[in-house]
Amino acid sequence: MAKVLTAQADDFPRWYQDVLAKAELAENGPVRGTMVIRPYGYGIWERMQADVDARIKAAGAENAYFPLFIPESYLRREADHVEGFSPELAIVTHAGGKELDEPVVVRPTSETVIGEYMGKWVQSYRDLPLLLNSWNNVVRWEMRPRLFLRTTEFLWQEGHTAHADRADAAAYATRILYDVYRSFMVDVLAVPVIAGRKTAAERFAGAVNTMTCEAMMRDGKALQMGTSHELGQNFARAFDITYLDAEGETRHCWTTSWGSTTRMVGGLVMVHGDDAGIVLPPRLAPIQAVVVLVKDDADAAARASALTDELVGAGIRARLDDRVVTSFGRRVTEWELKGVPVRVEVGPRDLAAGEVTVVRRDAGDKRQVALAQVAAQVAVLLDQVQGDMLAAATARQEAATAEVRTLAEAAEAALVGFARVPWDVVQGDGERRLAQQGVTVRCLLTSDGGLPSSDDEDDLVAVVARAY
RNA sequence: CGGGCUGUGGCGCAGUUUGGUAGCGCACUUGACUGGGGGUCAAGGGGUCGCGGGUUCAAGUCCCGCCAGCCCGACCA
Repeated sequence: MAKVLTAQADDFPRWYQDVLAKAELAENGPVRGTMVIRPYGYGIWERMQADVDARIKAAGAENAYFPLFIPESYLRREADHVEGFSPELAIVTHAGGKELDEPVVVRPTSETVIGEYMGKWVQSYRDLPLLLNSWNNVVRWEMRPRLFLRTTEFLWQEGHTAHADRADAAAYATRILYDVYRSFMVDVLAVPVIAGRKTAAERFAGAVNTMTCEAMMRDGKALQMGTSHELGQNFARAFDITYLDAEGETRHCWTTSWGSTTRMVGGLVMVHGDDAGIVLPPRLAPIQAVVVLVKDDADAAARASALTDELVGAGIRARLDDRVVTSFGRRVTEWELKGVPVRVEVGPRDLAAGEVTVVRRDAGDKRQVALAQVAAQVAVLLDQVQGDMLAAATARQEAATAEVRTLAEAAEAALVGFARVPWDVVQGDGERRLAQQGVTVRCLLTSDGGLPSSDDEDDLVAVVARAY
């Protein structure tokens, strides 16, 4: 087989760049840090969007839309928030041919503008909880952009909710973390994630608690795939989000915010990809099975076309590739690069035996399947691939996770993967000392893997790693 | 903002040391033969060598200035 890509192990970031370009997912835009997503890449994001959106709606939130431009003064109302985001803001000072009286900020996130409107919309405890979501783009002028993982402008959903009390807000933020993000990542993306609590140093600007889903990439580095924040009453106070309770008392709401982004596309590629390109889990794949017509042959062409229809009829997202003007090898390589989970090869040789060749993208193994059984077998195979991909990614993550007792051991282990170390050992000075070696605390967990309700609980485990 | 490096067809690069008619691979176009893993052969199209100035008979190459981008660190969904 011809070498299409740089070997992963040699230079993972380079491999990643190559894969995105060759699979026609995305490339750099004209302004530093911006990204152009090609049609095929959009198919992946589009499916992510649809699935995540359905889960958000199942959690009761509704979609709304808020403006791209935010008055600069809004950001200043929450001190931690503005301090956290100032360095990366894009600010419009001129418009309509003149200098603006008040500069407007291109949203880096929408807590402030949504908070302003929540304040208007919430009057009574009967208005609560107010559960909103928005699909939009945001801009953060990052120092080192990387396609999908950190782009100047990115697409995401940001959810914003207001609740009557702390317990309800906390429960909802946790529900989103588990039932929307973790379940989507594990069940659909086949990406094992660690759902935990961020340390104070890693918290979202303005939050009282940030929770995260962390995944391990093929090179052992961590990627934050989604976050859910309890904002306490910080934004409620800054934007006057108050309500009258049943006793007629005015109270401040407790708000949350949570987001997941196009970064998930990059994470997916970095978790499952191999030297032949992207590997997509069947539940996500825009094309689950591609029927490849091997050569220009009238009988084979008719069979391949009929087979594609049959697969589609069986509920499989199937596509026919009958571009015989392009060589077989080239087309096969192309579908592998794009990560299509199952490939069905139809040629005269197969048909002479009443069979087709079915190939798995993840494992690469080929099998002959009788024509009459193709649709049923492919359906079974897709389920198997989904399960095997999660199992394989989980095994890789576990193999690259070390249980350690000291800071030095943690830093050492983080060179190749994750380290689980007692939080007692890190707490205080340790976090800063690890940071000097490029290692961060990704999240805190209780000893049984649950979510800590504070950083001060006993027996917490810190998961530390290098991160993207 | 610190430390390293690079700007040459669409992409990736060689050529610069020692000045002498701009090259290679990939991609693209056309044709033929092919066709079960990026096939072969042939013929083509495409570049003011990052920008500005200077030296010289002659500058991609030497000199001066400027600009842009990349990698490593701080930042980060």
